[in-house]
Amino acid sequence: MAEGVEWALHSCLNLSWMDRPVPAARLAAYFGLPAPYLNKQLQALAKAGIVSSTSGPKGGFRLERAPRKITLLDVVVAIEGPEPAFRCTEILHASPFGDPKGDYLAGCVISQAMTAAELAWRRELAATTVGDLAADVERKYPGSARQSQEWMAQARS
Amino acid sequence: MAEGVEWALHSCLNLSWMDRPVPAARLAAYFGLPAPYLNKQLQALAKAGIVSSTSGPKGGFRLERAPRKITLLDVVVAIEGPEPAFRCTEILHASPFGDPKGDYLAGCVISQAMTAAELAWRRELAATTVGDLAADVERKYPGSARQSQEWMAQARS
DNA sequence: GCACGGTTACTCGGATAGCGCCTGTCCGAGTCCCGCGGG
DNA sequence: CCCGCGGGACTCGGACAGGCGCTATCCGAGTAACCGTGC
Repeated sequence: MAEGVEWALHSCLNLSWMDRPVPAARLAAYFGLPAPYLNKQLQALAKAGIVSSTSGPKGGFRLERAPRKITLLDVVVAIEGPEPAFRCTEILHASPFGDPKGDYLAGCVISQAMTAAELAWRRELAATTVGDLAADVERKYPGSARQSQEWMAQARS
Repeated sequence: MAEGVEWALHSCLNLSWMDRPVPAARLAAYFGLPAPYLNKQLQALAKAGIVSSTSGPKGGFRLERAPRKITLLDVVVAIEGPEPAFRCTEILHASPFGDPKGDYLAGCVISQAMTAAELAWRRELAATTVGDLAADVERKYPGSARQSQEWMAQARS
């Protein structure tokens, strides 16, 4: 899976306890990541309607929806694309008894089984929201959210 | 996901109703795939102990275990490798409040959530066996198994 | 004191190289079958 | 007729290029804040 997914998730989590826009460069500095590339990932999130961008001074990225309304699946799909990881190429079309017109996405038992597994994965991701993660962090590491918030808010060193 | 996974699964399914070795070239001809590359995938299955290989005339590949003892997860792991798709790079080590010695694979809530989702996926794959797929095929398309078996057994055209 | 316009600096946004993995291909080592010759 | 042996062909197995997507980078367009000026 693309590594950018991890960056996007961490970015969303940190944005969830910020009430004003944060520049991509600030987030990148926090994680020690290359700023231009993180910017690229955030653009993908913006296109998906997960974050909104503001140009100019005091600008940056900000969550578009409430953290509880952003599922992990939303973020993954925004970065990785909507297509499933396992894509049935319907190779049975070329088999001796294969019907070139046959619908092997629905009929092929292998396609069905792999799709079912991937559906379980997506269901799990859709059941967790960025808000849930934020609550977990606050419960496990009390005060760390405020600490990060203040670091994000302070002027660049 | 690698396309070779689909080929490996179809190969295992067809091998499940064969009682003698089938050459890689024969399987490749059945699906209209490049033979040398399918051979490469079958080698990976052989290293994983899913199929056994026999050299020389009348040789080929044969299932090493009973179809009911081969899960879809076994095949996927044999081709894709054992590492999970989402790998936590522990970028929190570089954060201002990050502990370089901290164990962020176990502590990071993002890593936990993604691992949980992937576990659901693997559980689903581990619950289905090649034998189950063969039974489904025989129930949905009666006689097709015997048809393929005879095609595999007949001499090359 | 207030409003306004120009300047400035800061931000996003898209277009551009580099690299690694999967796809696709090839030829050599090993092995089993088959036919022949001898006993 | 039976046994042993050599040739041959077939199979796997690993080593070798090509293409695509992710990673990483850069610079330009746009915009909001700021400051100075004029009223």
